Amino acid sequence: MSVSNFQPLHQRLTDELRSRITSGTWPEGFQIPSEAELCREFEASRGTVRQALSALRAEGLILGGRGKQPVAGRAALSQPFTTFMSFTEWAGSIGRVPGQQTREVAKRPASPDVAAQLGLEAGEPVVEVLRLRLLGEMPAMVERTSFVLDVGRLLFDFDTDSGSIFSFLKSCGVDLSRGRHTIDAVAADELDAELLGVEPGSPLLRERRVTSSAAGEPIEFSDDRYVPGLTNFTIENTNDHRANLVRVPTSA
Amino acid sequence: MSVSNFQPLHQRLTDELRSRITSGTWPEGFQIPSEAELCREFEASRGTVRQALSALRAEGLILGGRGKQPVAGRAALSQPFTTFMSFTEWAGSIGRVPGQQTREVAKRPASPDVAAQLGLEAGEPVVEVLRLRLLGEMPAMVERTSFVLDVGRLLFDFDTDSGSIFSFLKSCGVDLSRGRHTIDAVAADELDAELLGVEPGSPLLRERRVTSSAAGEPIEFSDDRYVPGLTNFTIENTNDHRANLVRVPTSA
DNA sequence: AACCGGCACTTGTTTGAACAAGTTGGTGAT
DNA sequence: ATCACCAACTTGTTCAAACAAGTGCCGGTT
Repeated sequence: MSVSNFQPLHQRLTDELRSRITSGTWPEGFQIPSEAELCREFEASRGTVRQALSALRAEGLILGGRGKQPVAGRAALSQPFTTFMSFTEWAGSIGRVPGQQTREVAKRPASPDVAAQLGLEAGEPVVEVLRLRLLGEMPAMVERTSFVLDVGRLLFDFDTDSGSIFSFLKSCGVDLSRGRHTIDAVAADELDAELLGVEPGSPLLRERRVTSSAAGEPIEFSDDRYVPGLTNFTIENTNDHRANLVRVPTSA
Repeated sequence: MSVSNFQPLHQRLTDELRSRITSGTWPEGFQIPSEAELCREFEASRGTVRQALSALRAEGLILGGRGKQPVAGRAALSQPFTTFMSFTEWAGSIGRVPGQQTREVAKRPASPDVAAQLGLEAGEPVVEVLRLRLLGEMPAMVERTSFVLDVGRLLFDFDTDSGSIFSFLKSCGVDLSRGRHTIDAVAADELDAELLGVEPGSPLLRERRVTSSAAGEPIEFSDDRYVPGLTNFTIENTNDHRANLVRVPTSA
């Protein structure tokens, strides 16, 4: 095994337990072994075991506790960061073939709206990509993305019809590690309607997203419009843990 | 202080630190005191301090670390469970006056769709409430909620125009501690259009929600349709922590 | 001046221990 | 048979200690 393969014990434990639940080895409602038993099985201390359990609890995969032994929850309602950020990776994870038709790659001055999202002055140059995304043969989403110039310039050396921009940028060493997503509904404009094959004015599910580095500098802003009925977003919420999820008044 | 006011140390620590960040005492980018300093200030052990920091990290309020001292993140992108679940409480938290006009409270057999969501047999009786929700004077949302009979029967003793059903049920001792939310876009039907004062066919932001007990038994299913432009949902996502958020293919 | 190594400091990981608090099941008295 | 109580579990909270690994600075060497 390569050195890069090393993961801390509590991480491997988390992954192992998660896989037991999502794979059905521990079906919903199954009474999970006690912490003491897990310590014996994995030869770890109780602190480490609890660290793993706490992570799964936050994902909603483990319920109950306090006196009682906890039970396994509904399988799998969470995605790792990359799967949620990358349309290509997501499509793969659900067994569909992703496709894309690039309509435009352009360097142009940022509009006031885009500039505000990226923390730039209006008029500073950005690189914008307009793509139609497909699931199999079906149009699923229109993607309008604006990149900060330093990152965007890399795209002129990349075939944006060939696959995932996200993983291409990752491989260039770009730090993409935080995302803020705003979800609402809009009426399809002329362009949306033409690309997606729907009536102008019909409802679309819109996700606007600012992706930034670990330190919080914005890298990318995207306006993605999904055909409803093909896609939705699902979120889980618990009394114990705050979810990174809010309902927001627009233009208060 | 009453006994019920007691909270474990790590909880109080979490709340105290969160308030320092959201209140601006520690502005965005501020370098947070080291763990050792926090231990001294709160007279707690390092494990307890780390437990608090870990919670804030998951909320996105603390960034960085590993060698460096971590810094405060963008303020407040999370809501406690109750604020997200209750329209009334949410409206209050943003300084608006919530309103509601009940159109119907009825006991009737569950439709196949509702039955499936609540884990019942189709045709078993449920209690359904149809309400128009307002922000100030403006129509903001149409709410179609179905309650399991045991809980729903309580509503016949409650004035559903007077305020929050959520907090009423809580006060009756009903265990509401988990929520699963599915967000997509739909076209307004005749009823939506009339109640919300929009054109039939215009886009609405829809949130469907199953609320369940800590043990996972469904209590309530709701179909809420928001006027777009008034409300949206915002979610934050990090490389380190899985978010309880997924993109889902509908009717795959 | 530029580079390099080491030191002091930080956070990350792991262990071990102790006590509090909730749940369950059995024992014994009624 | 039923009830009260206790004992043996469970998880929750908190402490203390040690080492690994990453960062930044300072001083010495080149």
